[in-house]
Amino acid sequence: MSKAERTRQFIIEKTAPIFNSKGYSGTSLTDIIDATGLTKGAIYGNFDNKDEVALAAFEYNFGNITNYIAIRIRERESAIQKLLVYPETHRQILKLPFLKGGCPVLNTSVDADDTHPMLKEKAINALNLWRSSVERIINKGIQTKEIKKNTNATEFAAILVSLTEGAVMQAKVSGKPTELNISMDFLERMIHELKN
Amino acid sequence: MSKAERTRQFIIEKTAPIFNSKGYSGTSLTDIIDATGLTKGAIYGNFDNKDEVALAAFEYNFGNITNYIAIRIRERESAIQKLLVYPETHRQILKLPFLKGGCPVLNTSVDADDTHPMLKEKAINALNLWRSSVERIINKGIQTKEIKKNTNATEFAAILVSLTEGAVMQAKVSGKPTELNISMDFLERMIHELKN
DNA sequence: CTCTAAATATACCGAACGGTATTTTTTATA
DNA sequence: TATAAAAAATACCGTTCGGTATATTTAGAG
Repeated sequence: MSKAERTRQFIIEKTAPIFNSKGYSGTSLTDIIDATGLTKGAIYGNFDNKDEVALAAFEYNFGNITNYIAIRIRERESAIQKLLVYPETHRQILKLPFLKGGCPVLNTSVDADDTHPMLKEKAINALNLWRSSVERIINKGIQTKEIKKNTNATEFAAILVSLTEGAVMQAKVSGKPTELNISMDFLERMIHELKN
Repeated sequence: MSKAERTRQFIIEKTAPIFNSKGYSGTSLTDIIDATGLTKGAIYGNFDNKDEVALAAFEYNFGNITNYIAIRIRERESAIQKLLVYPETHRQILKLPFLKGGCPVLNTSVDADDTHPMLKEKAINALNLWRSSVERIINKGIQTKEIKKNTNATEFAAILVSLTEGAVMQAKVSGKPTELNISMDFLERMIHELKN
């Protein structure tokens, strides 16, 4: 790993929580400089522009939560238990140390949908990935007869994501876990009801 | 209505969709000037600063959707039919001409939660109002025996909001109604199941 | 250890930022 | 319709914005 690669990574790690908290236009180059302790020269020596930093920061944030979830899913054996990783994780999402600012998919979707086509595209891809992961688990569960065969995986994935993101939004803005916990309790009951 | 009151209202009406689309820090005074055709003097003659415009714009946007929903709820007689106004409205929220940029509660919550305490407070209040409206309808429905008496109104309200906002977020960023419709179909089924 | 290429720091750019003081225009009332 | 007050336009302020050209420092291969 060259020096440049290391500082590039360092910049991403230090700025990712800022972009996730303040959004694209709310994060200035001064913020990036302050967070890294580096100078403009170092930033622009490793990135073409602010956009590139923002895109890399989103990928870093999304990669973190994706890995976190993937590891826990791999540890579970049954489809139901795998699905339960989603509500269990999102109950804690505001406390995860590597995710200051809340869910990056939610934040970036709302932040970028009208203003930043490239970030928007990344958010769309992230949502597609999330839903298809859920669908895959459900369809495998149907194959192994663990899950009811009339389950609509596409529908369930869409509902899981809606419930989760809406709940995280409420928890984030209010600073209280009440609605998040209610919603995740409900989602967990829904997951259990998929059982054959 | 004095001239000042009229232009103040005019500024709010013209800038509300911009704040809703671009967010607080993404909306510049130049945006406000361009949208209104007025000059800085006119803006600052009617508002102390950008914050005041943003706060008024949020209230205008939230007031619009609140009125829209309240009118339709008043037209319905049964509690179930009143509750159905929420999913029916939010299916169309991206097409409502007075709400360019999507749901202002969602947008402002995510935009302001880490950056703008006053806007954040308004978003929190809006969510509280929304949930308590849902609760009130449910509790009245329980009183009139239209709705099952063991229904937890607080839980249902939290889930209704989570499902709705998460679904609107997905529809907004993707530009496609698929997940929104799936989620609102599901919510409508949930509402029908409240029936005694 | 040397030396060159890579990486970082410095100094600077024009433009846009939010905001203000002052002048001009418009409104509304006497 | 004259006039004072209210409202809007103009001109300007210092600061911060994202970005660049150049100088200095550092890294790492020979």
